[in-house]
Amino acid sequence: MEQITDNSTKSRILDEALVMFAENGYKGTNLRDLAARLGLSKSALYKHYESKEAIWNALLDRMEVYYGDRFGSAENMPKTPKSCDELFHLTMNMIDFTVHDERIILTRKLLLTEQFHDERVCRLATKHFLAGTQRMFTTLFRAMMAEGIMKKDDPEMLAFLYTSPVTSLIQLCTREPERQEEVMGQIEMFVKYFIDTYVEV
Amino acid sequence: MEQITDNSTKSRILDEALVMFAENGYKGTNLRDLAARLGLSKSALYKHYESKEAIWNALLDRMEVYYGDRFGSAENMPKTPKSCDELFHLTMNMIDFTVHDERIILTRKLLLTEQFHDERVCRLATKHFLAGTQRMFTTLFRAMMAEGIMKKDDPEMLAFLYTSPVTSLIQLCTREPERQEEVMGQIEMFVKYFIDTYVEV
DNA sequence: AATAAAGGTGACCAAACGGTCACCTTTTGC
DNA sequence: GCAAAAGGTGACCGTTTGGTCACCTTTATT
Repeated sequence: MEQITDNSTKSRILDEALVMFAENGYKGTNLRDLAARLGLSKSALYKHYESKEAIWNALLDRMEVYYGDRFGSAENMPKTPKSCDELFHLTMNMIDFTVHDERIILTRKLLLTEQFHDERVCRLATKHFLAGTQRMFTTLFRAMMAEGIMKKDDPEMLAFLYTSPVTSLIQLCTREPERQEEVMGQIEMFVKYFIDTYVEV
Repeated sequence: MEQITDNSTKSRILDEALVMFAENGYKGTNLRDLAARLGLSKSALYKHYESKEAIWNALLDRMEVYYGDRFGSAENMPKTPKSCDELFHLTMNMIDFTVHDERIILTRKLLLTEQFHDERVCRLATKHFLAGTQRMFTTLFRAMMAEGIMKKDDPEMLAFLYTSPVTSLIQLCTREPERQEEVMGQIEMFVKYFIDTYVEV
């Protein structure tokens, strides 16, 4: 109940904080600009959070919840693809989303720029860039191998071989958005090559 | 001639600037601490560089020269490996160096944390994390294929498939140095897997 | 020996920063 | 209808920041 107006401003602050922290880093972000962008005075921020660090921590809390939902639990697993084509489309859809969704782009930037300055960011970065997707595709590949849709091999190794090059290219996309089209082409080529080599029975 | 003392202090400033910029970012670095670490007063810095930004730019200049030497030119290519074993050792030596050399670790941190805030860093990051090593191994693989040491395939694709997972794991090593041993094991496993699959004739 | 250039110092400055405070206005619960 | 809580404001504070300046000391040059 009490949350309605409170929550709206409180979460608007976090929304804008994500933008600014991602774009300018923690140190590079100042509360005056943050408040101005929200049409607030700086002191108003302190009605919702007790310090700059508190805003930062609340933002990380929210990110952790989000990533817990997306990668942590077994419930959010996509359906096991029934063919190479389905795997291809599943993969490309996930990549498309990850490359274009504004919030995820900002999150990725924040993780990259602050990974050495904050322990939680460090953990989240590993989850985001490596462990999370690898784990998911390990499960997927294992299921596909069991169903005979995919050649039998080490599912963990293949998941790593599949996800980490894509992650590299997505980072490139984030760094040089003007090359997005070109890089998306490379991603597609790689995904096709991988499926041809390792999945096609 | 005039360079001797000048150059020494001037380059000591850059050495320490690399450490601080890498550890705390551009914004997070202040000239008082930088001077103090060198046993100088802050105003002494201004006898060598006209501003903080000038130090930053001089550091990037030096990095660009270094990377030009290492990856840019054809002269610095390692000898083409004559066997799987040689490729394995060449690769592992390069990775070992990259993971343990303090200067390269700091450079990697700097590239990651500042890639979105500076155009030159952005370009260098792509060179370091992607294009540089990929290009090198493309040449290597092409030569090995021509000599019949390696199965014929798309050398560019294979170089990408080889280098980008390693880059991901090296970044993990940089982010979580306490897991270095474990991650080095993973790297070795991956490299062996790759060579078994794609090189072994 | 005299001079000037290079290297170094500490005091100082204006601007920007995170944070606080007294005060005002709107919502809300009873 | 009214008190209190929640939301919002502008002036202010101490600290830190990049940068300057007048002055000193060492090193080269002639």
